[in-house]
Amino acid sequence: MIETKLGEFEEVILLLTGILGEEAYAFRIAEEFESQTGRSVSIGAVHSTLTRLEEKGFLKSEMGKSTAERGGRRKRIYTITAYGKKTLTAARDFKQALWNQFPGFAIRMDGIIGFTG
Amino acid sequence: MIETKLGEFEEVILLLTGILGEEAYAFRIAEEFESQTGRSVSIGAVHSTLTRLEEKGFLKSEMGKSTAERGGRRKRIYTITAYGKKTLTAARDFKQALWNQFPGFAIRMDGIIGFTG
DNA sequence: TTTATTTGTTCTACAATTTAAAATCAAATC
DNA sequence: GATTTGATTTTAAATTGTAGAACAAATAAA
Repeated sequence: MIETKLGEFEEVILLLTGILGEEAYAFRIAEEFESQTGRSVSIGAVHSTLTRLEEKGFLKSEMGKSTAERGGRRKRIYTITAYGKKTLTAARDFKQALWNQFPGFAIRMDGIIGFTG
Repeated sequence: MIETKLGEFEEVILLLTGILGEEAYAFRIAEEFESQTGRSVSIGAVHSTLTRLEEKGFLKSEMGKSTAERGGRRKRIYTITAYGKKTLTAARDFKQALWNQFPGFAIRMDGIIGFTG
């Protein structure tokens, strides 16, 4: 948190955008969301979230060139901004700090975290 | 995510409840939220979130005994359920898995995570 | 050259979560 | 009894999250 204002779904979409790199356009992100979470998501949900994330300055976007592939419309490619990365990192670190205070839970040095209660 | 349905604020409140143990009642949670995040929060926000979290089965609550201290009303003490812990852990692990796929970010073995890009 | 199909984005509307603020409550002390 | 302190509850509003339909453009097929 701290200066962060990032919802749960927003955080995941932002992360997915970073992961997908050049491939980060709404349709692809929605697919990736479904494959990673096993949950279905509507394309509209992803689009409106991307738009909000861009308005907040966490992402920027530009239209890609039309490819020679079957389907036609040009893709809007999203890129995570430095501010977006910073926000994402802050959110993660804040939660990690909380976990470290949770009795019965602890970070193990091999990077695997588990419940020990 | 996976089977999780936990908002950003909800997740933090749940974590704080686990951290506070016997001291986990709305007023105290709100104080802790402010001291840990540096952000102010309204007590109503915390209350409605706790109620929702209880409805979802992540928390349970009971009224504590009135203490001999100055201020009067009895506290409602919240306790995290096994299901709540499981959900919290799943949310954390899911995000960790995403971070591990984010090029330029990596978990370091000393438990400190940082941007390496 | 139409028409269908595929791959996408945009727009519109609604539901759920998050947030603030005010009202109420109860016990202890003055 | 009135006031102070520590707390919960209630009410309303803004922000996020979600679904679905409409629209767009390019290629394939008729």
